[in-house]
Amino acid sequence: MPAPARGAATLHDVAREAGVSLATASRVLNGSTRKVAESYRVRVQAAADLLGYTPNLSAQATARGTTAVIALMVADIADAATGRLVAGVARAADEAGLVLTVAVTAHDPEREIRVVRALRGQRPRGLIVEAAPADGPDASTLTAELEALSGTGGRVVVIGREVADVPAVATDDRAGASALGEELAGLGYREAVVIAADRDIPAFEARATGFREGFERAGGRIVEVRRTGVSRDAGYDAARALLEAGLAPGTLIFVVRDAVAIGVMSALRDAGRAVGADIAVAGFDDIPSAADAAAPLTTVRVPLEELGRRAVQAVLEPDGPGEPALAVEVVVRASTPGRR
Amino acid sequence: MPAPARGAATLHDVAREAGVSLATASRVLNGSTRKVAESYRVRVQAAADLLGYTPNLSAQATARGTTAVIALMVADIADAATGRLVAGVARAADEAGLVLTVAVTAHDPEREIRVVRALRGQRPRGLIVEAAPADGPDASTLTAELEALSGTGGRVVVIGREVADVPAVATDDRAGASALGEELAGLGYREAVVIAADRDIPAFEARATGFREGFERAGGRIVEVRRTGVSRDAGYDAARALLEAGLAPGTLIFVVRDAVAIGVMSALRDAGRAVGADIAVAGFDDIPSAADAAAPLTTVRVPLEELGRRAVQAVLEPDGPGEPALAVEVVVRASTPGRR
DNA sequence: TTGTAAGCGTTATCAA
DNA sequence: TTGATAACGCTTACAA
Repeated sequence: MPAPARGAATLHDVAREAGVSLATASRVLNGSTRKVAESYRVRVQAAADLLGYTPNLSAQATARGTTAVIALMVADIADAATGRLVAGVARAADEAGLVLTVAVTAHDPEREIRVVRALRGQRPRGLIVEAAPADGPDASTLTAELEALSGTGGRVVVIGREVADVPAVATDDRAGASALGEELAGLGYREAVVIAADRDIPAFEARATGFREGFERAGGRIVEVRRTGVSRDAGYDAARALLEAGLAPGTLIFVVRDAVAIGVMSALRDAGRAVGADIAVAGFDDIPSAADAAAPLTTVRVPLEELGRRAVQAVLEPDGPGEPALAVEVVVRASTPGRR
Repeated sequence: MPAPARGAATLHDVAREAGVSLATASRVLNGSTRKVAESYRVRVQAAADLLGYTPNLSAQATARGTTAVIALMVADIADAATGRLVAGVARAADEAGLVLTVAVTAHDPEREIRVVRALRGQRPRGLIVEAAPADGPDASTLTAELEALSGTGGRVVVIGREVADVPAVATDDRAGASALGEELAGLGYREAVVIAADRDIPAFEARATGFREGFERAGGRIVEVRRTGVSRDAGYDAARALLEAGLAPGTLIFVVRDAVAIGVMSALRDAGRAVGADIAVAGFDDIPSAADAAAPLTTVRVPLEELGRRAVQAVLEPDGPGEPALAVEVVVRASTPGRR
């Protein structure tokens, strides 16, 4: 039956209740190096329990000059791939005893800037940025804003690419896409359409490039590259357009994101085309719904949770080993049956 | 080119730079009621811009005695339904100028308690709780912890049910499920299996109950109620078990969550059964992947973003209108074709 | 209208 | 080991 107190017990209250000084109370409840007599120790602890004391993090932060906050900025938190990433970040943050604050930008460059500025007010220990197009008119403003955050002592870590000399944590998308291309060519596919992103996002570019390399190396040919948005609906629309232009049976469609690939498959299904038997589709990410889609989707599994975990690690130990890009793994499913 | 400063410019720096007092600087940059001479105003603003000043939120919080933080506790942030909810909360929080902190509990009662306690340290303006089983040995401890948080001035809002006399914001799941049951009976289904949750989560219970009411009222019959976990895999396994026990063609399976329903459909597909034509499946939530699953899933659309938005509203204006439960909407798709 | 100064809840330095 | 007390960065009476 804790907290009979009104309006949050303060350290002062605890000290008075225990009959010790503020300093002593602080030492037993929060201070690191223990050097308080056992008798005092228990008295203070008892008082704290009785009053339901919880340190005021804001006050601790202003006094200590450092917070226990880690911030994360994402484009769309309802996105499945993002969800997996956030889960990894959240878990690692929790394990490190940090509070996680999340901000979403909705792919809006102006919001990105606004958000970083707002987050800066928190003086976070670090900021993990997921949504960062490589270029565009606002890119330099964003970079400046990120530097300002660094200036307050927060480590900025960008997922998937280097911003200026901001450290990055990444997956080996190019190698994974290449392996996928090779494997699918080995399965008998000869012609492929690539659906890439209409934004300059390095990870997506690496996937398109890697796929081309692997597929061509193994004897395949890219017949078209189409650029679309990164949503499920964008994929649906792109597939409709492809269908209208005529899509030969046996064609393979490689999509740089599962979310988009799933839209593609649904469009094919709605048009009466059999995904797999007729048109093959492959994606990238291995989001949870990939295996349950119109056809179980062949894709490349990205260890997003681990990526998130590494990002917080990079924030916490900036001079860490500087791990290499995380390996990804090709997962062949029914959406790309063998054609031999 | 902002922030030439080292280690974060402070209000003090700005005041000195502008040649005014701390108080004046505070007034123009943060204070509410404007009463600073225009000339000073511009000088201070200029100094702030020059130095790249951003108020230290922690310091503001300790001085003001109130924070600009809203906290959210969820069971699984990678879950699709949760993602939609979080998106709504995030947007509303942003609009209200609040920072959002997120904590995940992984359905672990002990973690729930730990998390609330940790969050309490932040003295958030409010806490939105998504993951709250109605009962269990730890329920009262959780309640006590939530009350402790209230004691520090934070408003606790629970999604989907009332905890003690904590206000709740909810959707009308029972009515929605009932409408779904009726509609499906109207489509010609006569026998249904219900896959419910193995936890005592009010929303899921309401869905099971509502469905039974509607389905039976319209002449249907529930032949079995099976309880499982709330994940996709739990659904997959449940369907396997159902198949082993024998599943008559024409049977309808109602699942209280889309995520689980999608697992069910995949299990049916993997077993060579045609979802829709052979076995019908219906879910609840309308998560993004529902329309793209093994068969487009009939479900009940829950306005989760709006729910999240309302939750922050409830935090901000505790004596608000006390809105009624949000309406939900039946969405019939191919997984439950008419059987006339 | 502006500035001085007393807090806000903690931490940390420095005597005792 | 313990306890005053000066910070921490900011807000806000209260004076000037």
